[in-house]
Amino acid sequence: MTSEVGILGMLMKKLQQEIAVVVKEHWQLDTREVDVSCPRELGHGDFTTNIALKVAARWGIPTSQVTGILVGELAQRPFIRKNFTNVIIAEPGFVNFFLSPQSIWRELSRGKYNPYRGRKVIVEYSAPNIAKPMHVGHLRSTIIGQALVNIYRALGARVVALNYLGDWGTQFGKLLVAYQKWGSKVQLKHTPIDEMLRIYVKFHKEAKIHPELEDEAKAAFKNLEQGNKKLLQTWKLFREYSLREFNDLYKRLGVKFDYYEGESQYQKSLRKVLNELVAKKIITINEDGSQVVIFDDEKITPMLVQKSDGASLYATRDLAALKARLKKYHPTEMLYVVANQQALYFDQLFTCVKLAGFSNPKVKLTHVKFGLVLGEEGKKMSTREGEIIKLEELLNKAVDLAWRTVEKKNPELGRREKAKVAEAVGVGAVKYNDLSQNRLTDITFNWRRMMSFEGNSGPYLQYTYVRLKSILRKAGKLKSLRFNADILIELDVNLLHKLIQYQDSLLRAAKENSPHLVANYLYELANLVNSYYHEAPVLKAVEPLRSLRLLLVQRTALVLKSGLEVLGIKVVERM
RNA sequence: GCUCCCGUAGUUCAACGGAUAGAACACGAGAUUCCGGAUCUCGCGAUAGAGGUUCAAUUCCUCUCGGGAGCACCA
Repeated sequence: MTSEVGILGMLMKKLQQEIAVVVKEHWQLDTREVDVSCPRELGHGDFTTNIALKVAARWGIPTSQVTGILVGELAQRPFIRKNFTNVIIAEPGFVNFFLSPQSIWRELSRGKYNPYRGRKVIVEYSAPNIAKPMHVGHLRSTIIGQALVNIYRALGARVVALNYLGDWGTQFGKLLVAYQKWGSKVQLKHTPIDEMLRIYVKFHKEAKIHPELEDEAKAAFKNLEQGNKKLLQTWKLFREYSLREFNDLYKRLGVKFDYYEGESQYQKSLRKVLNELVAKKIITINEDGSQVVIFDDEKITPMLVQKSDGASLYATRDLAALKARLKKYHPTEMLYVVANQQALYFDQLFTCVKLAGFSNPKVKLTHVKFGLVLGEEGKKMSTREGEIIKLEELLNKAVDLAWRTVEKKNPELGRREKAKVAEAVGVGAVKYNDLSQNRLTDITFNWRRMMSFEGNSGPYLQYTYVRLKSILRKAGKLKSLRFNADILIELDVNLLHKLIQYQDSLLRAAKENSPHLVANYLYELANLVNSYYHEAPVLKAVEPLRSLRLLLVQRTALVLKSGLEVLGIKVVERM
């Protein structure tokens, strides 16, 4: 049985958003940063209760009678009403109370909003291995990372978008050996990544028969680390050519980095970092010469930082990279957008950084982890088995399907425009499919859903935008409009409300590093506006309703556009 | 064995501790004399199990069961 206090508390929670606006108006505070929370026990001195009492006073209701406040649509539901002994029913006027015409206007026409001003965030994402093709698994880090970069920027933070290339490690020993034996320079130039994959696969096949190849590879990598000129030259070719290939993909995906880094570039500082760890007495040197960091917390297993043969490891290079970045960029926080599987590793890394005192404890280090992309059967896709779906292939397929759809739905568009639309729609569908889902759960790859242009999909949002723009085109120039409470009552409260929540959705997405919150928000907004203009004629409405609805359409289009851009999905004017 | 992540309609996903757990796909029924039907409207259908905390639990805690990942010379 819910007590009266319980119901009041519950309602107050729901009223938070409205309260936030009131607080802002009256006390000039930015409540987006203030958590107006539901109190455990609601007493008279309580903040939210006071607001409720103020509302009652404003409506001329004795405070002793305040038990519950029902808002908007809620008030229509009889089962809720009968739960209260005394009820204040707030019809649309309620919204007017909290959202005065001025405040709505201000919200709708607000310019820059910078709650994250002063923050500097480094986001490391994508981080492909230069010798392997990008596949659907890389899509998540790349797309989520870029969306986070955009979200933080939209909130006013300064962001350093970093791509940390996997361009170093034992595998390059294998590649160098394989290239020497079976590689083709022409092919490498032409299709660098395919060629590297080919010789890499061949290496593994041959190594099963001739295990001595593994030792050769180890030696080659060690030589590379020690600066062998010839090997270094070949390695540079690998890197240069594949980077060129990756950049084409990034361009298509709307992904842009401020800096490219590579594991290779920290070679020189490794020794210094290790020495520092030794000096801080957090390193244990084993008999075989390998070095590990052991942690007090038993849940975190020891982290190896140097191999017995003296060669470096991923962890060593990452430590050096982290240290260098702190010095170079002076960030307030760092985000690593890397798969779930490396959760333990990042625990180790961050704990080690703390122990060594590399970073100011105020600098927040976060591993933004995400689930796997599983194959259609729900099993992990393996590179070795050749089950991977190449990103390029996926995008081409989606764009191709989009092209056929455009041709069917809108044949009168020009050839060039069709191609442009198809690219935006196809890539948009693929990106949205990923971005609309919680990043933590594993997602099952499914061609059909990936290619779906209906329902909760990227193209649905793009289509909604196109329709709104179409209305606006036909409407001609917008008239300026004087707001007053009488007009606002005519508006759809749900839509209006949703419209105002755009920046909150960005803020929440940033707080939780979850772009899908923005995607969900946009979907809900599109849903509302689609229903809205189906039942409320815009162009045929009489003034001032027509102008008012047009304004709503225009603002919705604007929010959709900027929201989609934040997610990295392009909008088109026709489709 | 230990650690971490995840269990929600037939399927794929939502739900800042709050109201009748929302969508999409699939399935069934409907809407174009009206701003583009890639749309809209209606129906069908779910919180793995057992305890605990709370006025209130899909959400927090404990245990069980199920799926995935990780646990020193890979990245």
